[in-house]
Amino acid sequence: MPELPEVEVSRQGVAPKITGQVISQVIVRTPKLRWPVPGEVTLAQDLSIDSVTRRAKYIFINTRAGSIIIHLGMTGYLRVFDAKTPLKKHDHFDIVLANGQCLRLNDARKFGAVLWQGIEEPPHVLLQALGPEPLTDDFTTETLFDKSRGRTCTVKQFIMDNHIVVGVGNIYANEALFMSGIHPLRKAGKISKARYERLVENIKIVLAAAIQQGGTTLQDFSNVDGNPGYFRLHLNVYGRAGELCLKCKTPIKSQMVGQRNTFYCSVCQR
DNA sequence: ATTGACTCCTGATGGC
DNA sequence: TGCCATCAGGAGTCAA
Repeated sequence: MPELPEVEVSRQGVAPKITGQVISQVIVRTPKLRWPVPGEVTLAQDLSIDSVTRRAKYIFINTRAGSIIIHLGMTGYLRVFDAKTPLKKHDHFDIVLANGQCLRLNDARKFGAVLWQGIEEPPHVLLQALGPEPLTDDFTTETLFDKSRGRTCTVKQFIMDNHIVVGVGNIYANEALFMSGIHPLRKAGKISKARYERLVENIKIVLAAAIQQGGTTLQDFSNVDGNPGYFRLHLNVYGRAGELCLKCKTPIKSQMVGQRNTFYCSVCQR
């Protein structure tokens, strides 16, 4: 469940349940997810959780000694359970709390990750080259436009590149481009500043709206069915190949771009 | 420095 | 019902 809104909603759902609690045990049930799970994660044992934060699609469980970093990949999700809750298939990792609850990571495809960031260490190598957060003032038309000059890749691949801006996944890249009237196959370097201005605005709008919606569908992470589904979000193009554009009634097209399915309206998007 | 193809892994779905 | 192919919300790595 992994676009930035879903990660942020996960963070918001989990944070109040675990912040301030003491970690009694860290259980690594699956030693290798996307990368090997470092043994240092046990350094968080017997420490309290100071906060739960997010950078890009990484969730940070922060303690005095350092942070356990969790990435949900394509299929990962977090839940807070009573620590005695029976395990399900693909339950890979637990942070057991002294209050009898536990934070549990489930990830069928194992594209997710559990990492460790020691308090004195330089930022994790995977975090060093990340672009700005899309929902902050660091993400501006100016930086996006400047970085785009000379780029020959498609605008869709450009905004999905984590070096350019983080957290724009396949669904919301498609949606933001539709909202902006920009054809996803257009070359990033050939788009005007005025159009990038709209794009930046719409990326912020669609991500913020999705977080808002996720927040209403996913209030209780200890529910069995706390599904943060995209189904609540109103999608204009994603997954609608062959269906009619909601604006102009032209059939929505789909096509693979950089190994990702891409949806657009050939009339509304130029 | 950029680009595009490939890779990790499991599950759901659809065609025959 | 079974078998096979195809496709998934991510993103690092490699070769060119």
